[in-house]
Amino acid sequence: MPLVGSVVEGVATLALTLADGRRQMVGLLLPADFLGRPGRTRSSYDVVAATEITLCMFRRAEFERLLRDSPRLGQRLLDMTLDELEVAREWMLLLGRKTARERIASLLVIMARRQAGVGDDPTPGGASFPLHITREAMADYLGLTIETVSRQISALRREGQIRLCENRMVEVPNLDSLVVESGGGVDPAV
Amino acid sequence: MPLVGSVVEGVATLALTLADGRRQMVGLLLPADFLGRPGRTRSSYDVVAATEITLCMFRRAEFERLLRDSPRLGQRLLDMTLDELEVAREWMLLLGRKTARERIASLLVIMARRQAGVGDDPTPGGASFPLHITREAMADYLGLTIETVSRQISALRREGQIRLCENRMVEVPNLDSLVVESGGGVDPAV
DNA sequence: CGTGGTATTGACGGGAATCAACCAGAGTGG
DNA sequence: CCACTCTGGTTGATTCCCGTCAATACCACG
Repeated sequence: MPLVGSVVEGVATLALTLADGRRQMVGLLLPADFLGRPGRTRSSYDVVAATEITLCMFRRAEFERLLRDSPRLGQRLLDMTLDELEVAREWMLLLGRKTARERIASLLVIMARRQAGVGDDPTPGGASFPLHITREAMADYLGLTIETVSRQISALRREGQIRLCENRMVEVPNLDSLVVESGGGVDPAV
Repeated sequence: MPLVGSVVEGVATLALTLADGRRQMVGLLLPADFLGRPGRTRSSYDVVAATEITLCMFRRAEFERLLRDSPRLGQRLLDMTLDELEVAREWMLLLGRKTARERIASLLVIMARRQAGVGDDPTPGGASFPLHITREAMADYLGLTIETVSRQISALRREGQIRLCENRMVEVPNLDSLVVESGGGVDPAV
């Protein structure tokens, strides 16, 4: 790939695949995120658009010149990459150590929090957000099968941890409780 | 942590831990690798020295000034961070999708290849290397328990995929065969 | 109406975690 | 020297979570 670029609008997914087809998502590309590696020619991720997407592409050589000339750009890029590394590592903890239920709860908490940042919090301590993503994408993301994803969501629904409303809205009556189900985040203790 | 720095000599491990003690290694710090985040104050990894280690530390503010002044340093740092991100993502594939046996085989292949870079290849197609690491560290790294690690290594030994010699040397008679056991790497197909 | 994609649910089996016993080597101190 | 402990490793028995296989439902769409 002689091109690099960044996402202007839309969402794409980054995934890795084994020879027999087993698939693991390893990243999300949101607007402003970067695609392709300056300094390497081969980057063997599967990049799949999740929505309509518009990119801003550069020839690699051009971009590298740009990078040399503008140190601000380099710092910004470093910062974004460090963010992605942090996210990837926390995801390693999820993939390596969390149960299926905890993984689902973790994902829901993340999506709820992202939405909370956007705006509406209907009830204090609660949250609600749309779940546009398919079960398959969730499974690829969480290192599970779609059946397990479906079952765990059903279980959380039966237990009242979440409610599934029309057009894919999810309501979380008690976010703290769901955080407990998620196994918590990184241990802040020494 | 008001300090950042880099490893001069020795090896350290980066790990994340859940509140109940479940632990996942998320990175290795080898000589020249970087520690601590420029731009953030909190970094909640457990950093544990795996050997005697010597670091070269800077005050954060000082280092950030250095970073602004020398664009070469920033580029180098970006490059290293992108490498680490790539490693982390391939590890996500292992943690999310590979079986215990495949994880063990993958780790052994990686260590064999690293050693091959260093020097000796006794038999063509084979390899051998020292395994200084404990089962616990392997388990933390691979997202398994020590019992499972031990069992899978025993199984590979029984099947002749590997031989365990004195002072922790591992011999791999047929590296290609072990690669097959590892589930292969990332699928190069589109 | 049929068809394909997405989701749910059940039955079943297997793989890894858990619980537990045991062994080897290295200190440690009487 | 020997008893004791501690750490790291191996192995067995059992449990249970999740993957696999399968059937069914739902919905959009031609």
